[in-house]
Amino acid sequence: MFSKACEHGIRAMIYIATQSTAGRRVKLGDIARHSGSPEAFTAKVLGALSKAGLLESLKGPAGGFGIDNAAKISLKSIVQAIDGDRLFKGCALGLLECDASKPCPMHHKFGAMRDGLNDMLESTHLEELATGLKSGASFLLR
Amino acid sequence: MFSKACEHGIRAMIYIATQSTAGRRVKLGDIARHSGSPEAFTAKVLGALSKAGLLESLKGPAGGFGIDNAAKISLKSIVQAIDGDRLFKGCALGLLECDASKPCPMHHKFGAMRDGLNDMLESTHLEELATGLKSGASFLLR
DNA sequence: TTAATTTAGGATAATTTTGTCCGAAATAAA
DNA sequence: TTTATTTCGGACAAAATTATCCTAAATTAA
Ligand code: SF4
Ligand code: SF4
Repeated sequence: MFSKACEHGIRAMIYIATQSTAGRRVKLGDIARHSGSPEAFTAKVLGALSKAGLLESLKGPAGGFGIDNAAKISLKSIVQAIDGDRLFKGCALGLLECDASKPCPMHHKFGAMRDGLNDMLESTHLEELATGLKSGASFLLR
Repeated sequence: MFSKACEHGIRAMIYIATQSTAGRRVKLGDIARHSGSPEAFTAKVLGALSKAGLLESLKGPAGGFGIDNAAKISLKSIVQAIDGDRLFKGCALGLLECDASKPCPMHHKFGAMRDGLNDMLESTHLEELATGLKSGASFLLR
């Protein structure tokens, strides 16, 4: 469904969100450890998210990563920043274009599914996921 | 969403289904041409589907591939034969197990989505897709 | 200014997925 | 039996994804 890069990115973002109160920064090492991702690869993914404006980063001692507005960051914006639009725009059967006027055989059935996925990712924000994690209702490592 | 192998496989199966009346066989070359897939790779995928019992194959002249019971073959059985269970059982965030008693932060939101996908793939059968394609309501090439 | 810390980014490596090639095996017809 | 046709299967190649490594740049504090 999502690429590994995207899975790493989402887990990292959720963890960062749990730690980002009052402009606090988290270091890459902590993020990797708490989200169960390889450190160097996580750095790459965070770079992309940072460039997309979903994440603040600061170099040097007392530097690290932080999220200002977890309530405003949707899962969709994260997925889009890492995996692009393929999940939202691409054809289920891999046809070059997804065109309702010349639909592939799965067009109708798949469209509903994809809209559901889209809505879910658009309406889910980092804050609620981070809250669940902080409260112990959900987990990032296993 | 689906792997390339799976996309090729589904397209091939739909085309074969359109041609499989009265035990008629279709040759690999025709399948590849009409489903827009590379021939040799398609052979690999069809091999897997054949081994999974979703497809009859016969060697030699007048041989080829055919589908007996398109009405009984669900999309899910095809996806499962090629991509395995990852889409149905794997964790959205890549955690090793998907366990409702120790859920990942996306568990609830994602579960609904995945159930929807599962139902759609289970309830969609080759026959209806082939019918749409034969009637000109949908297309395989673009 | 110097040293320590931490992200940024490019080069490289490993792995997985995708795709190709070719000979062997099966089948049917001549 | 011989020949032509077609799938089968393994080896191989290419490309994409995932992951690591190392140096540079920025920042802070001593
Ligand atoms: S099924 Fe239709 S809408 Fe869905 S990807 Fe294919 S062409 Fe696009
Ligand atoms: S969100 Fe829950 S159900 Fe979905 S994959 Fe993760 S652990 Fe499994």
